[in-house]
Amino acid sequence: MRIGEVAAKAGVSVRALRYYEERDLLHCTRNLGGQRQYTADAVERVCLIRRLYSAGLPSRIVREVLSFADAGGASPELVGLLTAERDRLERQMTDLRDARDRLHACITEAHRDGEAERSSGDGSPRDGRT
Amino acid sequence: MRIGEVAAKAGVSVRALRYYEERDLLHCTRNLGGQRQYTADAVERVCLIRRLYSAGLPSRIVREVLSFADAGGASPELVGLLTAERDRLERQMTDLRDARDRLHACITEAHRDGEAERSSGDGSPRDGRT
DNA sequence: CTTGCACCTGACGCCGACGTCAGGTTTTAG
DNA sequence: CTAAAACCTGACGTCGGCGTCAGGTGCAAG
Repeated sequence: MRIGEVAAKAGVSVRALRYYEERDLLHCTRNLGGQRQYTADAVERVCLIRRLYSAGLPSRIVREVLSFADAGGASPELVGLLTAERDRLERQMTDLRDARDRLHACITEAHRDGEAERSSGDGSPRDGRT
Repeated sequence: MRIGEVAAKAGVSVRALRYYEERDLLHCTRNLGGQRQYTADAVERVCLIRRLYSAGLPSRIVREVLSFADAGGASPELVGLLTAERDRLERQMTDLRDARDRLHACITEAHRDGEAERSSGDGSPRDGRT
């Protein structure tokens, strides 16, 4: 296939594919006219690349993951890499939940205070666990 | 407090604090010499900012979150915002888990193939839920 | 008073993941 | 055969979150 088709099938831009090649994440052959030729696997590979990026992995990790995968490399390092990244994401989620909870608390508190203005009285701020 | 102290207490760089101010996330007064003066709350606020950033929120979201919080605004929009972002992170984690599982499968497969060369035969790949 | 650190503003640098424009070639449809 | 589409290679632009350098000021101590 040519680049446009791959792009369409994988749902990414042509530019992105060239970029992946530049970054050494995706390879191809060339025809006589110098145009890129991809095998069907390319689509899947691009999808994997996208998933990795989308998971927030930096490109060097993506490259490592792919090269390990290419080598068929049964490497504990790879597992370590992925695990570390997953842990990072889990921390992110924790932070986000935390922030949300704080804000949620803020909100409900403000809301209740607004109510309190007309009925008076108050309790200590109650935590709003979601 | 002056900027250096806030930076130290919050564990961020002075530059970052000035940047947050530039982005309208953090405010302060000035003394006669033109130096920034922060209240103790600033430290906490900076920590919140950091958590939000660390959760991967783009700065406009951070700004919105903070402004809602400042307004004491009990806004469903805010909850929506946070929820959306949390969902995004959850998708990221799903992607990452997915990628990891794929790679894990690759690895165990390659590993098993390696083993198979000498002993042959094996069970189906077992999933490594973490 | 002088030293010296903390602080100030302004501005350029950087990395990542492409978008986009320019200017030329190849392939394809009619 | 020709026009249009798809492709090619540079190369510069962008945005976010600061780092860092330059050149000048404020503040406390000896």
